[in-house]
Amino acid sequence: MLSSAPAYQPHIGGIPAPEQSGPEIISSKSKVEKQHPRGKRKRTAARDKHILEAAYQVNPKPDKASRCELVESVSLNEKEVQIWFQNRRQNDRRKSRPLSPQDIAEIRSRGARVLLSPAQPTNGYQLGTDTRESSLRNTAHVWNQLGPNQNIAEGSPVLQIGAINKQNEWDRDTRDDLRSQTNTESRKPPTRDQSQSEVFSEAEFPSNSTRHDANHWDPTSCISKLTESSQEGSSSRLQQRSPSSGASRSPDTPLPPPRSQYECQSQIRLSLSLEGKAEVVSNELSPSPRPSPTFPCGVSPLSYPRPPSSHRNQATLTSVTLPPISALTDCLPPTLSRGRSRNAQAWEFCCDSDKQDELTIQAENESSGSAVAAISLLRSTSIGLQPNSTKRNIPPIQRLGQDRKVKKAFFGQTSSDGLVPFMGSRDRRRLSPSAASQGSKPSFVHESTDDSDKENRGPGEDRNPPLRQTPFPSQENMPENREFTPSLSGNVKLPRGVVQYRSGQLFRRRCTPAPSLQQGFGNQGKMSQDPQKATQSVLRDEDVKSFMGEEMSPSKRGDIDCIAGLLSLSRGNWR
DNA sequence: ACTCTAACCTATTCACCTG
DNA sequence: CAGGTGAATAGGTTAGAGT
Repeated sequence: MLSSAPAYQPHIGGIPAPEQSGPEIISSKSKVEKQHPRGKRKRTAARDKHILEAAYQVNPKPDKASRCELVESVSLNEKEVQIWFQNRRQNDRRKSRPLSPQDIAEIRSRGARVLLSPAQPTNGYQLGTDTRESSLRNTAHVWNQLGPNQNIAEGSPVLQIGAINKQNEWDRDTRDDLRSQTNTESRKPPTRDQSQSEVFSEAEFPSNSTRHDANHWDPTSCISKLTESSQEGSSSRLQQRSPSSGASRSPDTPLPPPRSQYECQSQIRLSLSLEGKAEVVSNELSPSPRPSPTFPCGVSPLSYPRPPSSHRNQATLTSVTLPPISALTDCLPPTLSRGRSRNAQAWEFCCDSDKQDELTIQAENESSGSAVAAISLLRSTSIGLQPNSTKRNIPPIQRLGQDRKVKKAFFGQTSSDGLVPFMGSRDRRRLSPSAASQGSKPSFVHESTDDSDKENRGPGEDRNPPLRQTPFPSQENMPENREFTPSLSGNVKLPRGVVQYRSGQLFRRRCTPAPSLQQGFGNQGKMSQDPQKATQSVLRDEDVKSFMGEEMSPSKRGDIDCIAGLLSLSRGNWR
């Protein structure tokens, strides 16, 4: 039963006519019947949408067979199904984009004011830990969704964002269905259990599938809602929900003043864990047998039971071998161990020399352009970052930076920082004409393999890493070199000689310009200025040079020239 | 090596819907 | 009526198959 409905045929919402009763539908129908030059556009029926959505969660890129199966069950033809998936993926990507600088600035300027309003001294949800729009949306929906008697994930502080998304989708999608139903059947959303039963596993549910009214989201209103909801008694609920949320503290007990404008000293806060889940987190000490490191910033160590490891992005995890997250976060202060704190103070501790571990040293090497790090990166990319053969159309070199973006990007400024200018259409629309005419710089995103890169940014590192202007000064204290993550190197398999050929520059491009290899270190970041480490790095580079040999094999020279050309192109040197 | 096709992407348009 | 959403289009790239 292949209902190959030709495009632009009368197909109002895909809902059969008999079901379309009710005044709203009639009026809507009359509106729809205005003739479009190319015909009428049909809306996908809610039922079909559900089916497609379910299929999308299972497989965002169905092959032909899968599409044909879907065609059997929905009132769309294969082409339409294909288009639907295409748009759906685009929608996902669009909504998973990180915040624009304007958004961030707005959050900081307006949101912080709301949070720190003296009228709400105890409601200091530390939204600053969430750097993604979606996370804020999700956390906002958490509170909007919670009824007065609903606890967060009964017995668990972890909320399944997927469940929330499903719930919201239900709310929106059923509007169409409900409109077509004149009966007064109670419009009750699925129960918590029902919605949770629909929760897809983290592996199946893309982290960026936050569809609900994304563009309606307003940071300030979100925050306002949060504070409102807490004012309406949710604080007691919160204490009830969070076992370690300081239930013993009297609500009247004054809280110590916040350490900074962006860090409220609240008992609890909302956060997005590194696993990508919204959590209610206590800022107070919780009894934990795990030894916690001491933090020079005076940040209270927070030990919190982590949910079972689940991956936000399979694509990344299947290709990149990283140490367990806990290995990276255990030594972090609580403001960093979960979520993506923008609190620069919290990051300062990472710069303390005595807190440097192997990872730090590795990061130093990478940031300083050390050949050791370069080789390490290349080895990791050639072994651990094998291209996913199931993904077509994304050759390794493109996955490195999605060069298509580069080509279409705004080249008013060459990416001397290794930043690839990228401005989506909506971003361009956001730019005021004056800003655009003044050559306002486009949004810069670091080239990334996929969205997961954005997830792995450090705090304060939103859509746009701090270039010259930093929204707040303390960010200048942050180690900018943390950009040098292996994931950024993509899946490029370079000839061995490239390491020598492009030593340093290959990776330094992502950093501030021109820290020469002779100096041994980048010119930024406290940890790079340690002369002892500089000496070590130079010595290592010498070792590498001797290991690699000074002579380049003639057979490799062509490859290297090719790579050099590609690198040059990737930096915007098109001539 | 070349062509063709399918699949995918990004950007864009525009009908429709909603507040 | 402005703005958001989503269906659809346009133009581009790539992989793979066929010649």
